[in-house]
Amino acid sequence: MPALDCTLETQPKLFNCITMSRKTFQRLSLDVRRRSLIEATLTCIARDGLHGASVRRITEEAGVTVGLVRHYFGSKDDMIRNAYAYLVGQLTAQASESARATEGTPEAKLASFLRANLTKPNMDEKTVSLWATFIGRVRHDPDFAEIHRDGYREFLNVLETLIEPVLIDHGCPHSVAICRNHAIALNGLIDGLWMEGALNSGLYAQDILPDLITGAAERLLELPAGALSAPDIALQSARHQTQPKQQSKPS
Amino acid sequence: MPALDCTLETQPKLFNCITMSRKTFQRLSLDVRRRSLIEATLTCIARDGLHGASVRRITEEAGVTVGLVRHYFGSKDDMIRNAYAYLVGQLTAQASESARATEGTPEAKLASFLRANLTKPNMDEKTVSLWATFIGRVRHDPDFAEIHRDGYREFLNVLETLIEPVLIDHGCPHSVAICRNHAIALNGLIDGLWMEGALNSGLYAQDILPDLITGAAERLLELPAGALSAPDIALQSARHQTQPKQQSKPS
DNA sequence: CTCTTTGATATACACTTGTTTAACTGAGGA
DNA sequence: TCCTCAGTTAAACAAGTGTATATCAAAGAG
Repeated sequence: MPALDCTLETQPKLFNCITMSRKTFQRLSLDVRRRSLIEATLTCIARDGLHGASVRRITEEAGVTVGLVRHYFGSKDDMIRNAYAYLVGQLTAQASESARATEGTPEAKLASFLRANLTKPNMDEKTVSLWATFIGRVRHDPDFAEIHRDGYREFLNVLETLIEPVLIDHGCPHSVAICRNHAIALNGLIDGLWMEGALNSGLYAQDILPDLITGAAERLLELPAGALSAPDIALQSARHQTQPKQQSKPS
Repeated sequence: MPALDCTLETQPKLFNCITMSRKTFQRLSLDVRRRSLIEATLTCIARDGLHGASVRRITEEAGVTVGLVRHYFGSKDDMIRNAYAYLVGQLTAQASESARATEGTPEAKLASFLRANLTKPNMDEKTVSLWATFIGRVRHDPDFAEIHRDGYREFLNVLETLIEPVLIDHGCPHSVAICRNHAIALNGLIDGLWMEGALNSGLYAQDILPDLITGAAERLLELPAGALSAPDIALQSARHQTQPKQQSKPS
């Protein structure tokens, strides 16, 4: 019986004014507040799932009261949409950055990009969990679909940009169509391994994945063995065109 | 204002007894009812998302009243868990079946399996949407995690079984470890393409995927070109061991 | 310093949720 | 035929949901 609560609720304001003080607060800029609410949203969805991430829990996580949701976003759904866009942006930015930050040959850049996607912090159970939760809404919400499409396109573009110079380096065909198909396949490989790897069902050790994907990418792109897994060594022979189409077998 | 509802609710039973008749119903067997509730659950989650699939909507979809949830399952969560297990079971069964049903060479079987995963009915937006929604809960619920792990293991096993004879046929190394790694990579490729393909962001036509994955799988397994995409032609040359390590380039 | 603005709070509201309980009824056995 | 039992309904329940509104106070402008 909620009798206790009811007696309080009969005179809530009076009680509050006399015995309690209103919560102190800071007036923050629009960007800061929006971001803190968005990050609290992601935290709650990752922790409690979509159904457990109520407005009250999210605002409590952000250290504010429920009214601010309406103030900074039109509604809870709008806030969640913004959180999804924020997550996708972070994901693609991190991946792109890991490739851009790597100095060296195109092979090294591509290898770095692939490995980055299958190691922390990119390959993270919480992130994958969040991502899957949102993917489940893409079908029902056009805004979600657009966010997904933009993120996917960006990812494909980055991959194409990384793949093409590698193909050129090894004297492989590198038409736009070929690069695109390679990007689609490689993206599928990344996505699948990223997801199953992060969920970590315990069927294999997660740390085999970086080597596994560089090896798989070599074969997918028909590069000589070691072109990505040991770029320094393999590149020299490739550059000299001694055995540009050499193929090896796993031992 | 819910005034109308309130006036009715002051004497609901009396009103019901005098003017309305109780809903007619059938007494069905345990299996039939459970299955119908499970399928209604999947339908509702696919249609309304996880947050929109309430007990009332699900039971209405199944044509029964809310009380039956407690009768056939302990709770709504328990019903959803059963629905997830049902979905995973269907998915793996369909995939295995498509491989088993194909008569012919190991290459044809593998190719059929790969293509089946990237065409209807396996590659379906509704199914992928459901799958992603559930994956988002794997992290929070040990039962979900177990269901996921079992499904994943089953899928890997099927893949290994399909891959090994193909490798043998082409004189490739086929140790257990090699088959396993190939299965992991190929599973990642399937998962990623299946998901992004079904979500169909419109960046490419979905019908390029079956050919794309057979080509990619040939290169991943280092088979001669056409071994999977045109198994009848390629197999003969492979069987005669004329060019077991031949490598081709995309035109 | 005072005034004004508006970010922020606290509360109210209407509604939905998952679960529980009591009443009813269809179908098979004696 | 009647009786019993379990499958099923219908109603009630407490808790929680997202949103709206009235109030308050922090910080900058004059």
